[in-house]
Amino acid sequence: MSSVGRPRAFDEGLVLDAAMLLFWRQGYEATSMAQLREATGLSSASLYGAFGSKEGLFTRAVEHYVSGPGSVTDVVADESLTPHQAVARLLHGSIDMQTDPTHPRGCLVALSGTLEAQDGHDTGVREVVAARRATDRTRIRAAVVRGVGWGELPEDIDTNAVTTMIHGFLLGISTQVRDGVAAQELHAAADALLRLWTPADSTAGSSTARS
Amino acid sequence: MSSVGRPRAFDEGLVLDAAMLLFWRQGYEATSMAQLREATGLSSASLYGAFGSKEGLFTRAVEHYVSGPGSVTDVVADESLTPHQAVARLLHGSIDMQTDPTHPRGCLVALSGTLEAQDGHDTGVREVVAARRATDRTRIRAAVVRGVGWGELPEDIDTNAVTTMIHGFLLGISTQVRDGVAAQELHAAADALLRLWTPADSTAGSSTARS
DNA sequence: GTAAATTCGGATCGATCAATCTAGAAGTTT
DNA sequence: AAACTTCTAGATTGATCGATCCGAATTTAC
Repeated sequence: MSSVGRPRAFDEGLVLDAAMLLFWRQGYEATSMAQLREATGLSSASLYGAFGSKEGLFTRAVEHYVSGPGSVTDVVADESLTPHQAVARLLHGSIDMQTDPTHPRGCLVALSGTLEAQDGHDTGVREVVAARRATDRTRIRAAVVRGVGWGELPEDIDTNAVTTMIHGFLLGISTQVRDGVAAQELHAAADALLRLWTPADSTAGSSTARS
Repeated sequence: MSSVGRPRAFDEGLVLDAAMLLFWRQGYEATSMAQLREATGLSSASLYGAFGSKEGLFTRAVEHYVSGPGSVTDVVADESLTPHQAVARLLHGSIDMQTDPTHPRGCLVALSGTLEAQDGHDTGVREVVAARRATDRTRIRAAVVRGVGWGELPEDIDTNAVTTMIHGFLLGISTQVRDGVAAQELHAAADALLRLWTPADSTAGSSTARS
C-alpha cells in the first residue's frame, strides 16, 4: 500500500493459500491463530497488520478460494454453453474439485458458516460464505430459466423447484465427500439428477456431456 | 444407577433437551460448558457426574435428537410402505421437521461433524453423527433396491447413483434451510427429484404422495 | 544523513476454555 | 443412626484463545 517504510517481506498469495487450506480443512472456529501463524510462517503482528483480525483473514481466504478452486462453479454462468451443459459442468466440475486429493475434500463455501453465531461476533463469517452460496443459487436459477428459454425444459416447469433441487444436491456433495463417498458414485448421481432435465425428449445426452 | 444415596434431582430428558437445542443451533465447538450450564440449570459437578465430559453430553444429546426430531427419517425403513412412498415421506418429513420454527432450523446430524478435527480430540463427535448419516444412507439404498424389486424402478438402474442423489439432496436441505429457503420451495424440489423415480411409467403420483 | 514510516519477532495481555476439586448441605437406603 | 450418593456453589487448574504491545530492523522520503 504505502510506498514509504519497510516493504512487506511475505507473498500475500502464499499466505492466503496456507490460511485457505486450514480454514477449508477445519472450518473457521476450529482454526486457531497459532495454527495460522505456523502455517503461514508469519508473526501475529504481521497477520494482524495485514488482515486486521482473524475474521478479516478468513474473508480474504474465502475470496482467495472463490477465485481459485471455488471458481469451478463459475461455469454455470457461461452463456456460451447450452443450459444443460452449464449445469452438468457445474456438478461434475464441483465433484472433481472436491474429491481432488491434493487439497482438503469438500467445498469451503458449503461447509462453513452453516451454524449460528451466538453473539453477532462471528456473523461476518457466516455472511461471507452465505453470500457466495446465494450467488451460486442465483446463477443456477438463471441457467434453469435459460433452459426453459432454449426449449430444453418445459414451459410450465417450476424453475424455483428445479433450482432448489440442483443447489441442494450440490451442497450435499461436500458432506458426502467428507464421509468418504467416491467421486465415481457422485458423478453417476449427478448424471441421474440431470436425467430429469430432459423428461420427455432427449435432445442432449446427459451422460456424454462431461468434459 | 445406584439405589442408595441421594437420588438425582434433575430430569435427564429435560437436560438432554436443552443441550440438544444448543448443539443443534450452534454446533459442538461453538457451544461452551458455561452455556450448557445455564441452559440446563445444572452445575459443572452435576453435568460431569452425569455425562462424563462435553463429548459425552454431545453423544447423549445426539441420541436424544435421533430418537426425537431426527426420527422423521426412520420412515424410509418402513417396509409396509411402497418404496416410493418411503422415500417421499423421508424427504417431505425431513423438510417439515427442519423448517419447524419451534426449534433450530436444519438437521443436527447433517450440520455437525462435517469438518476435520485437528488432533483426534474431537473425532468422537464426528463419528457419532457420521454413523447416523451412514445409517440414513444405508436405509435409502435399501429403499431404492426395494423400488427395483417392486418394479417401480428399472432393473438396470444404478442403485448407488440414485442413493447418492437422494442422500445428497437430503443433506443439502439443512444448509438451504439455514440460508432461508422456504419450506414450500424445498417440497417442490423434493417432488421434482422424485419425478425421476418413475422415469417412464407413472404408477404412483409423486406430488400426491405426501401425508 | 537524518527522520518518518512500516514490518518484523517475540513477549504478553485479559478472557475464556473444559475440566477438576472442595466443602458442606440434602436426600435415600440399610 | 450410619453409610452412601447427589446436590449447590464456587474456587481453581492448566491450557488456549484472539488480540495487542514493544523494541529492533529495514526501507523510503526529504
